[in-house]
Amino acid sequence: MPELPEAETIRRQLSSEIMGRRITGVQVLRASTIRRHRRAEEFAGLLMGRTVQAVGRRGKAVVLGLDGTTVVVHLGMTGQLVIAPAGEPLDRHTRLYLDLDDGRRLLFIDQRTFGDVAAYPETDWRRIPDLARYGPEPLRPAFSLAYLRQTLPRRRAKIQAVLMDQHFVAGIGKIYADEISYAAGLHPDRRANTLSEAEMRRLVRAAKSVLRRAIHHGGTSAADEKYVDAYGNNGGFQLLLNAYQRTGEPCRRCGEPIARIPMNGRGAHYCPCCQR
DNA sequence: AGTTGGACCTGACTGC
DNA sequence: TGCAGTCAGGTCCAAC
Repeated sequence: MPELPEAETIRRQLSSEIMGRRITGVQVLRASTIRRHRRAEEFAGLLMGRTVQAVGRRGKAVVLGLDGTTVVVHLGMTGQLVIAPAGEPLDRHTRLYLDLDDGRRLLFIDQRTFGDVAAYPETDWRRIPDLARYGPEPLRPAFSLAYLRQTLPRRRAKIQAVLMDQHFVAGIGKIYADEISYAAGLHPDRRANTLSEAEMRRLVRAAKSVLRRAIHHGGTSAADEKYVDAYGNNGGFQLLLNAYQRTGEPCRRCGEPIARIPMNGRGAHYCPCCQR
């Protein structure tokens, strides 16, 4: 699943590859990919002829800053943003692509079609509802012990559910919720409002360090993951996972088998011995 | 306002 | 061999 580290890896690569490029063509191959727009022509009109001035990220979303337009790419579960030469045959799950003025294409490929691409005639992110509703970036100072102290007492939900709530903090999904809970030594079932001061501090530190390490390793391409970076390559963090998809394998800290429990319609992986 | 569960979607896998 | 059923999870929506 593309989460913050995967989106950030793609952002960095795209930033060095397509900055300054002009969009010379817009092809929408599946209408539901631009579901926030009424018509494909409206979407294309906002991109056509414009130049990429910045490549950003907010939570799990990759954001293209054009002159006068902001393009928000939600990768969903299986979304990929890949650079390829214009002549290359298309993957059958290609949903949309942009032709660039250097003869290359930016392809949006998405097997399960949960992803979407939206364009807004606005360059100020704070005025794009899509982005404004997100909680703080976990790697920014705003995501702090003080923030948890202020918000968690009101949250009765399980800490894993709160970590994945994009309004609480942006960019964390299943993989990193499992990894962060593990690193913080917190049982995924713990109610958010029962965390002690020390546990909140551990949670903030764990979130930042897990996400930084995952970015450093180019994100996670786990067993049945479709994640690839902008060059079509796998990430490397799957080799360093401690909990996610390690059911039955020994905990790297204590040797106890990693367990998996139902969690709000999903599964949570954790070490019954190290996480309390 | 916060919380929960269902729906969406497709390919891989399981079991009969 | 074939086919129905299950699972995976990001996000939205309805209901409490």
